[in-house]
Amino acid sequence: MFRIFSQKIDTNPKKIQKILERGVEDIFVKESLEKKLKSGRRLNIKLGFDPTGPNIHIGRAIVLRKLKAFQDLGHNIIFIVGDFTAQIGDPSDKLEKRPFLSSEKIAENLKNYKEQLGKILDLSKVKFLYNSSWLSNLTLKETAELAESFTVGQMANRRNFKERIDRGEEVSLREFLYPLMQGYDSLKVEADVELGGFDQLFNLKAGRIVQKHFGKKEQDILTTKMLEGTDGRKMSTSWGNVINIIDSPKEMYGKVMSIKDELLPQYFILCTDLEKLEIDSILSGNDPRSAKMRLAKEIVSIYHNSAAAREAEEGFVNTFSKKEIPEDIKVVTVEKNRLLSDVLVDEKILSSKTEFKRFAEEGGIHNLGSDSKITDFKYLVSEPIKIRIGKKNFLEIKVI
RNA sequence: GCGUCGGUGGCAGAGUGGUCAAAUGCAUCGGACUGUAAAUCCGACGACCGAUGGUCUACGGGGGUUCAAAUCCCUCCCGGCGCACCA
Repeated sequence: MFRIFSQKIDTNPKKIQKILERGVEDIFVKESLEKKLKSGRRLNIKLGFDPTGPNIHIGRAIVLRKLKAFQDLGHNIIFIVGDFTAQIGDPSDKLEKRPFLSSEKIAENLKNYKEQLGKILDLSKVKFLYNSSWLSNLTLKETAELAESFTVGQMANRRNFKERIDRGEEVSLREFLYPLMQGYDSLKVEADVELGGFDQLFNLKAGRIVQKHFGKKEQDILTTKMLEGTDGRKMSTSWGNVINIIDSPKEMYGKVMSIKDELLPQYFILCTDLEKLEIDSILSGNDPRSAKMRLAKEIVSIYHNSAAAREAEEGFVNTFSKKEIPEDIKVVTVEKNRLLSDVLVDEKILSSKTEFKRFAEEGGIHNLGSDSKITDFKYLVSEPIKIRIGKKNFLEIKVI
């Protein structure tokens, strides 16, 4: 059905070994998957992604990178854009009910998806399918048939449903539908293997159940490990602890530097291509700072390039280690004798005059020219100055 | 539909008539220190001003009682749970 690529299937045992191990949380059924990969048969590798947000972060990228590994072996990559399922809402990662997402919102999220995916996958060899193209046409009767594949017990025992039910919270029937739909996707595209984050385990297994129910071969599933956010909590946009793959080199580098030290090993393994031995040697140095800098450089290199990574590193060292003034400092021109507080609020660097007052009192406003602190909250800008506000905000003010 | 419990700052969650711009935790921000924007410690965390004080806005919306309300009453909106409906 998808035999449109002529590349030969690579069955190199070492590569297969790596696919089955690096960053992998669990494989179901491992023996079966291994056999399939070694057979030389071109497999349909499925990955579903719901466009619930505009950005892909490096945590979600783990599974995409795994997908790339399959792609490199020559398998068919079937990328399911969950434009339909996104509207229904995946209950996997939440302990509470999820809202419906509007189709406008989804379209908006989808806008830059491919560009982002292109940073990881070879898009020319990816088959993109939108699951609305079959899910939105299902009749109620067909839906009922699909629903027949699951028992209420199976669903209700799913961990996060069970927790909510036990707590006396409600679980909507609609949420039961989600795994069914994802499973139906697998049936539709004749998936041999489906990838997903470990949080997707239930939905992935649903694919097996649905396939079996309709008399098809069950897909194998491979789940990747979950990456923690920069602060050690689950990486989630709403927590603000994400590193997006389209972040600027500078931003990306800085965010990596801000991860907790304990997170280093998992970041190295899950987010870089470095060999295990090399990672071990980097970490054995017992120098978290250099290790982190190396990590930051690797990650920026993957999503941008090594030149950008070097540049970001230089900028970082200069700004934070040597405390130099960055070159691309923001410049504004204002009338003479304006209140500095007003200028900063206008520039949206601070949100209110009260905040300025706090910064001034706490010594957070640095006059870079005289290397002193501005503590007068009624400071007037009478001559051009360069200032640093807090740790990361720099501003050069010119006067008319 | 009936009953009942609830709706508090970014989140979680105290407070049940004055001492509440609202405990505490998390997140966030500033400073010190450092090895980095890590860790730790100290501090801040509604806004505005003629500023060790004052004013305004805020505890789902509106109205009321009171010298005084996040706290009491009425009403509306929203949510949970139970019951009823399904028999």
